[in-house]
Amino acid sequence: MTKPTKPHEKIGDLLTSISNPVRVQILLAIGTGEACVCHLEALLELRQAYISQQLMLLRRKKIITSRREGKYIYYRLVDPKVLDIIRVAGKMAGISDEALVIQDHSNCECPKCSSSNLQSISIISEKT
Amino acid sequence: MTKPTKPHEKIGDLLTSISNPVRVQILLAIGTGEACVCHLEALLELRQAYISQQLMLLRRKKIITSRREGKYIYYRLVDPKVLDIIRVAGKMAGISDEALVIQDHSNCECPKCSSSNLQSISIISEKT
DNA sequence: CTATCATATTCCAAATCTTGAATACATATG
DNA sequence: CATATGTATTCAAGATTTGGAATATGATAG
Repeated sequence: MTKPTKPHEKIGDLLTSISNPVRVQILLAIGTGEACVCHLEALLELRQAYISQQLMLLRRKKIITSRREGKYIYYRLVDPKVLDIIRVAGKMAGISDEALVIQDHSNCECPKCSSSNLQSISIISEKT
Repeated sequence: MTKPTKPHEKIGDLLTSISNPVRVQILLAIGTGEACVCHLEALLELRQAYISQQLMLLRRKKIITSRREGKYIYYRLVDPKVLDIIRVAGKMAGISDEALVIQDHSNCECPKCSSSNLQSISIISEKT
């Protein structure tokens, strides 16, 4: 795709970048927070290399940015409006907002995810 | 694309249907009203067959519906929320709402467009 | 420095999308 | 019915996207 210049081309280009189902999942998983690749890997149950490819594309299109912290790289949305697009599309497709929440498997070992793992463990121990 | 079932697949599918630049133009041109193929042809300056192809795809995806009136077939949006998606994407791409308005060339000969032609003529004659 | 872990990149074949050309179909008119 | 006009469909070549496999890179621990 050569650099789009006209309004409808720019819009098409942006929507094309979002429209891949895996990228929709990634954007939903990042949400308004941050996510490392290992987290996405655990959450979406896809191979790391493939996820990195999609992240690379989203970064090239300036839809997400990254921040390195030691071994880990955290991704976040440049503009949360992208979630509005997904939500409206979801509504049009008859999908409830709850169905868009990506359930947290928490099989990720990074510091951030580990802390949320501890949380869920504490919730479990409360129940027991 | 085989029938999408999961939420993110349905959303991806819908966004893919919208994301082609010509289809963005068509959806903007239809807007909240109606448009015949001849009108779109005049407006977008694209060949009729090509526009029909895109309309067919949008119809298959239930994004638009059609209504026949004699020789002419008028298309309209099934759900105006599709315009919200385009507008938000436009904002994200730094495009003003005005830039999304598709200028009316009014080279179309169908009854509907002819009446709007008369309108613009009357405006011109007022000025003279 | 070496090993290891998290992530990125390159390469490529298959699948899909795009768009032009030709043609078919439907309706109205005479 | 024949013709003209508005719209739809089919076909196909080229362009792009998809997603797998292999491999590279960058950071940290030992």
